[in-house]
Amino acid sequence: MGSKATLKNIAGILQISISTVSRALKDHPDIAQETKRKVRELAELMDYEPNAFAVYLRTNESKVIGLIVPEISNYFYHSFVAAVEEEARKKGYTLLILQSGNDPAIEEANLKLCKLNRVACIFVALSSETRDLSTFTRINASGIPIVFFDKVPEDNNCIKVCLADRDIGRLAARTIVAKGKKSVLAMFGNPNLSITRKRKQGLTEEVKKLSPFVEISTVTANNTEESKSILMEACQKKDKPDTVFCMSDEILTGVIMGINKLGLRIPQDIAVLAISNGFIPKLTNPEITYIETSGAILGKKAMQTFSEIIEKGLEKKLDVISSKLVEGGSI
Amino acid sequence: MGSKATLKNIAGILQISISTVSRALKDHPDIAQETKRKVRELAELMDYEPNAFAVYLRTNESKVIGLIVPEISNYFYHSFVAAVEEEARKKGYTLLILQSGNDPAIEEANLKLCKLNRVACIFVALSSETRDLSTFTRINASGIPIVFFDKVPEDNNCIKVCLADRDIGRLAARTIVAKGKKSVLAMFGNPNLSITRKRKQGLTEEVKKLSPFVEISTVTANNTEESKSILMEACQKKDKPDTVFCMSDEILTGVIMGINKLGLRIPQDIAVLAISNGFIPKLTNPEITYIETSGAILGKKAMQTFSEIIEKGLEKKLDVISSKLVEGGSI
DNA sequence: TTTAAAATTGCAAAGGTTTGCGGTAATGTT
DNA sequence: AACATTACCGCAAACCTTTGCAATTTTAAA
Repeated sequence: MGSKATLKNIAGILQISISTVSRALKDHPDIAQETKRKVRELAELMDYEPNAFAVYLRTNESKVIGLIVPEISNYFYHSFVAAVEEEARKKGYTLLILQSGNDPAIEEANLKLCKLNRVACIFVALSSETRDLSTFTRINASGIPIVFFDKVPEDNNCIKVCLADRDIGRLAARTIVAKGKKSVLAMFGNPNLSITRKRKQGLTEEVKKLSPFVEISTVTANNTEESKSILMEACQKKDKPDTVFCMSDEILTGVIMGINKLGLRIPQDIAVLAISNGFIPKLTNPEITYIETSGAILGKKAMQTFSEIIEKGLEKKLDVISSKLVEGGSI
Repeated sequence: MGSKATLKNIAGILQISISTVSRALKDHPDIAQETKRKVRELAELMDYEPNAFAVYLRTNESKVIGLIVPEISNYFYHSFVAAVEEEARKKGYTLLILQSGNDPAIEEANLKLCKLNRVACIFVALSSETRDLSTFTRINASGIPIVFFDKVPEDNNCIKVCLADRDIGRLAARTIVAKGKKSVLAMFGNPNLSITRKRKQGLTEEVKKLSPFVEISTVTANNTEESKSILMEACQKKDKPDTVFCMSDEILTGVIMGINKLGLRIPQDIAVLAISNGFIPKLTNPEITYIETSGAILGKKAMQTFSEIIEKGLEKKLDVISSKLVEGGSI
């Protein structure tokens, strides 16, 4: 039973040295064609696969990319993951997908796991509760590059790939004003995320700039449930808003539920505008008008950035992706 | 700069042997308290983490569980993954999440990756296109246990954790008959999956048994787009169905889109009944009535099975989870 | 027929950890 | 004082691969 498929065993059977076998399998020019042939044949026969751990140990780098997101079920992150996955596979990398569930403790544990696995790089969309970035800087200092995407830190001394969040906010503002809306309930996610601040700022400032008559009240909704109840409450008051703006799919989901519950019609009773990846908006009648944030494009960009890190060793960078409006009929 | 945090360096600084350091950190009884204290303190200071690859290489088993699904964005699989993830974390395992995208070639590459990473176990929901299971049996023979879930092979000589698919079909039938429906458009996914066959069989047989007056026509919809167009076509004929049954969230999504497009009302114009994990059904008005398939419960069961494999070394088993009806108002 | 160059191959160390076994020193027992 | 325990600790091999360098054989050149 000493016939596990290892270099040693192949060498033993062929009565040649381990190094020769190793080189033969790598098509090293030093090795004779005849020898290579024999080695390859036997390796094939024995179903040989190099022991990844031994390779990693020796070379001290694993062909793994860590990926930490709050939730993969989120359609946006899923399309990001799918894009990264495809590019990664092409380059021979594996993805270690980890979810933080917006819990900083789990996020930290996941980071540790990445370090433990000597990943070549970590892609991170921050948990909304994360305040302390010291673990990230420590990991980074230990030599593992980190690419932040979507939910990125404010600090500019790192590598970020993100959406043009302020522009997205402005585009939303222009849409609202152009449609002649007067009172907007604008729902945002966790306020300590920079994407929240930027989207909010872009929206409110642009509205103010464009028209003094549009009233806009911003609220924070931390999850789908909250969004639903906030919307329902707001729509049952006598000065109910004519438009609701949702900065994410999570919020949009709650809003749709609330609107359904109250039996309101879109857009007659209430108009809806969202920032979304486009899946949820297609489920209503009429479809929701949204500003598209493509996870797929962001993912490609992230992998491209990774390549640059490997090749040129860059240490800070800011990549920004622009977005466009997709009309649905909800506003 | 020779101060990487390794056993060797700790040993060097403390002037003791590597084995003593190793044992001290593992709280081995052979080591004196005083020594343990010193070692632990220095290890802490140096931020020591054992090199995972060295450990894996030595022990020849990684604390990783492979997980192959067609698509994680699918709400059902996502809740499965979330459940497994939680249990796995508790036991100190990491998840290697891989998507096949229903492509057998990618599925096979993913399997290989699992083998390469010497995973402790593989959880698999088969791609709908997979016919040839030989790679699975080969991997299994090489000592890696495989737990199939949800989309499982027909063969009973393996470990499976799945839903009571035939019963689910029957429950759907009873619901349809009880609501007095007469003509049903029943939409199913890929016919070469056992879950498709069983659900279909359960539904049609039970309907036949319960009532001779219910007409049921079954069709195959391979994706959301197809579902949408099939539904629209069917509903524009003159003998349009009074009820549509959807065997999955994917199909349900397309059906909702189609219904919206045609401006039909649920349930007056058409009643809807689905098999779902519960997310999509909550987005319509009224909510969709569905038979719940809990990914979370299935995930827990799968991890439990994994424990039994490790402890008792079982080699075949069939676990079945039952489901219940959740009333929404769509039928 | 030497000598030089080219073509092959092997040796051995390194990467970090685990672990069986043997060794030393301290303590306890008659 | 002689012996047996007990408490600690270290040696060295093993896990498998990669790779610089040395060693060997073959071929070419002079």
